[in-house]
Amino acid sequence: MATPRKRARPPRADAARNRELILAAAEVEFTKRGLRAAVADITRRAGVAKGTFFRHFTTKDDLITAIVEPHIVNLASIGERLVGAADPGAALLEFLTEAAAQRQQRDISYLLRAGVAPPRVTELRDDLLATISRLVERARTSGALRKDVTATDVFLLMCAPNHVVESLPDAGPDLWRRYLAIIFDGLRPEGAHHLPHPAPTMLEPTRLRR
Amino acid sequence: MATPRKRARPPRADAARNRELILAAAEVEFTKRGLRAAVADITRRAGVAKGTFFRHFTTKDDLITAIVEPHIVNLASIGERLVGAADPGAALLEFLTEAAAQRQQRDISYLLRAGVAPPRVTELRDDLLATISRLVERARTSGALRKDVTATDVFLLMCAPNHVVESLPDAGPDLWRRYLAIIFDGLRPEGAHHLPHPAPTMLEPTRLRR
Amino acid sequence: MATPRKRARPPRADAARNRELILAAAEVEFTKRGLRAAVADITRRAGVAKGTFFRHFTTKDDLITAIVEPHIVNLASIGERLVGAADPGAALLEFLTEAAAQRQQRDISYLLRAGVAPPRVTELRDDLLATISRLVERARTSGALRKDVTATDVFLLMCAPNHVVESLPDAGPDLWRRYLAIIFDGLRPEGAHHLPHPAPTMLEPTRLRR
Amino acid sequence: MATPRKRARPPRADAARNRELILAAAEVEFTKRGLRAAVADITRRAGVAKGTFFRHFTTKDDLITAIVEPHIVNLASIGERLVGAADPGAALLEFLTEAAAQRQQRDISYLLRAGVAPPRVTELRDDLLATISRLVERARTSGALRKDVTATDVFLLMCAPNHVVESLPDAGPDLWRRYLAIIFDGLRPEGAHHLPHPAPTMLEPTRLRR
DNA sequence: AATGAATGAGGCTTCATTCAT
DNA sequence: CATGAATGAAGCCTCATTCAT
Repeated sequence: MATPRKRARPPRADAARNRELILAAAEVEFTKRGLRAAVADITRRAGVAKGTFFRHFTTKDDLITAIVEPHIVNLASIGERLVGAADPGAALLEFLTEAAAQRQQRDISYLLRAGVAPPRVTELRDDLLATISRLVERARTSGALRKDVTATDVFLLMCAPNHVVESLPDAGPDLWRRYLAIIFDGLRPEGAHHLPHPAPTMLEPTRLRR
Repeated sequence: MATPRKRARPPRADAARNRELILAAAEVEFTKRGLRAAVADITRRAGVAKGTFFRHFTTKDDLITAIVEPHIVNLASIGERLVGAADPGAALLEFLTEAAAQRQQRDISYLLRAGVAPPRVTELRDDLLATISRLVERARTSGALRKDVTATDVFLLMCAPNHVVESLPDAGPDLWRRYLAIIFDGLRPEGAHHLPHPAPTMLEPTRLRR
Repeated sequence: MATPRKRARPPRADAARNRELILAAAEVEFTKRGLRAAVADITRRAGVAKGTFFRHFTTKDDLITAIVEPHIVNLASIGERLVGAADPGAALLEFLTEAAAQRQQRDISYLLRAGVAPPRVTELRDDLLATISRLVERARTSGALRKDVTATDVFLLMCAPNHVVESLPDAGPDLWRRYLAIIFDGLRPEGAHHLPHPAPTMLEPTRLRR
Repeated sequence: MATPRKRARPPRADAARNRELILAAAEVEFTKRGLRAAVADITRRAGVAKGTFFRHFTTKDDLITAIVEPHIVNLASIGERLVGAADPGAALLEFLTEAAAQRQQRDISYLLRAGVAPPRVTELRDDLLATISRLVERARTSGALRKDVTATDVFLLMCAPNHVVESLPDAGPDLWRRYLAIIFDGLRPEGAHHLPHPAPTMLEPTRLRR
């Protein structure tokens, strides 16, 4: 690593800058056209050449991962902080609100594609799941969450509010809050009815076992 | 030559058969790759030539409509029947269960794409929405549904259980029932909290005005 | 359905009728879309199946030949009659007028494609050329036609008025008469200037030599 | 502009070269098959990939425009120069000679398709028509042109010599001169007969009103 | 003999990715 | 390293022609 003495120049500076330009442009394009936005459009918006794009990202999927990563990390750290909150039920709701607010801009659904995700994303997903697990545990214990839902349930439901709203092209930017509220009411103990199917387990990473 | 007496004569039996082969293949491919599955893959799976596809469907969108239409019609008629059921709350739940069970096989989300759908689909959507409206009305009146949700809410939430589950490639075929139960609990009056955003209105067709 | 006795019926009758239906439909479609009108459109208009089309015509080119043939024959016979007319100059003009009037409806240019035409068309072309040759001969002798133009010249110029007009999508149906008049004036002896290139000879059929 | 020192580096030398290869190949193919020559054939002849074609031309129509444009522009400027010539009649003939000489290589008939042409071509056509208008005006005034023909007439007759010759696959490269001479004789005042149809007006652009 | 379904070779265009400059 | 031209595999769709019924 390090390339210690190339010369006096800071050769990394504008390389790093290009990377940021591409990421920013990509978010705009992905928001406009979805994940099928063309690489050419992204580079045009970023003001770099296509070759530069592939120097930084190898693959379009790579870019997507790179975009998603900081948001996952950020979300995990928010979750981490909320684990210590005074009101565990409010903490879980706030976490889900943050998650949905973020996804409203970036399509994180990619992250959930359990089987096909690249390793880095799987790793991030596991981390996030671990955090959710602790939030859920506390909420359940405190009586704010029905007893029969698991961290995986919450993880899977996390993006549902956004998806519901995506069907509507002219939806206001905050409509997802309405559906998050409804779904969250469904997670509360009050008025909970029996669940007809056991919780899925296939996302549990080994590390969670411990 | 002479066709040594094959049998009675299938006048267009094989045309109808090809149509079914294509529809079946399309459902498989759409399930695997989403609506962006290639026509060529569909025809290959169906064992017909590409030209045959376009003899039957004019357009790829046409195929999607053809796949979706009978399900919507069926769903609407199920809803229509349930409007007369003794228990309005149970009727609504059953309706949503049917809807999700169907969508588990065909990607009906296409139907919800409000603005861009072909006219026939818009028409079907409006019919369905009208039916849901009546189910919701009765459920609300009977006290089985919270007061602050509308037919459009229910319509939009209709496919959420499936979508939640889609993220999981190895999900059991009935896992969606779990999330429908949770979401439906969120629609009940018990434990309902205030909704932070007004219901969307952009789907209301004139005909609903009655 | 009837068909009581399979016998004495005239089986050729509706076959011939179908042929005419196809020819009529083809002329309409060719007039509307040019020679690239689709066979499917022609058969639809004719009210016959595509298979029937190919029973009658083998090939789309075949149809075109079949359409062109009677017009050429007709034109040749008109020319033949005009050979005996009192005023050879007027006769030639009338011939060209007939030719253009016909071509206004059918694209006879196909006929002129010297090298690639099917044998039947070549034969027809030769006949027509022979007739034109006699018309030209008389007109030249009578002083109504400049000395330096040949039958081949007249043959080649024959469709020019139509072509000129084809560029104009909204041209009136008789505009070609204007350009025929101009071109014919160019063929008159009055004010004729020297021609910078010898007349082409490649169309002369052996039979003309005699 | 600038580029003062040509020097080393061919910055896009080969891109420009490919563009020329494609244009040259297109002219060959268009000459052979007409405007319906396939893009694939053009690229194969040019020795480039299909993608390269669309990098340079966006659309097949674009290519056609690109082929036609310089010739139209060139023709217009030749016409413009000839407006100042001493002998207006000779000037008009020379203009038509240039036009036909050019069209012998590129299929300019595309240009004439009045209604359907892309805007750029319509614009070019209008310019050209304006120039022709002035040539015609002067020729008419000087007595070299019959009184009853308009600029639109000349414009429409412009390509007739080529078309006449196109029917003959083995025509010598200069045969068109023969038919231009004949047609031009038809445009002279000597021996002019009455024209049976008024001149078309649909091409007159507003700008000609001047 | 008629029917119309099936065929499959193309046609135009897009786009992720590679590579010469 | 950046650049942007080149690549070529798909993608959707059309249409003359063949073939089973």
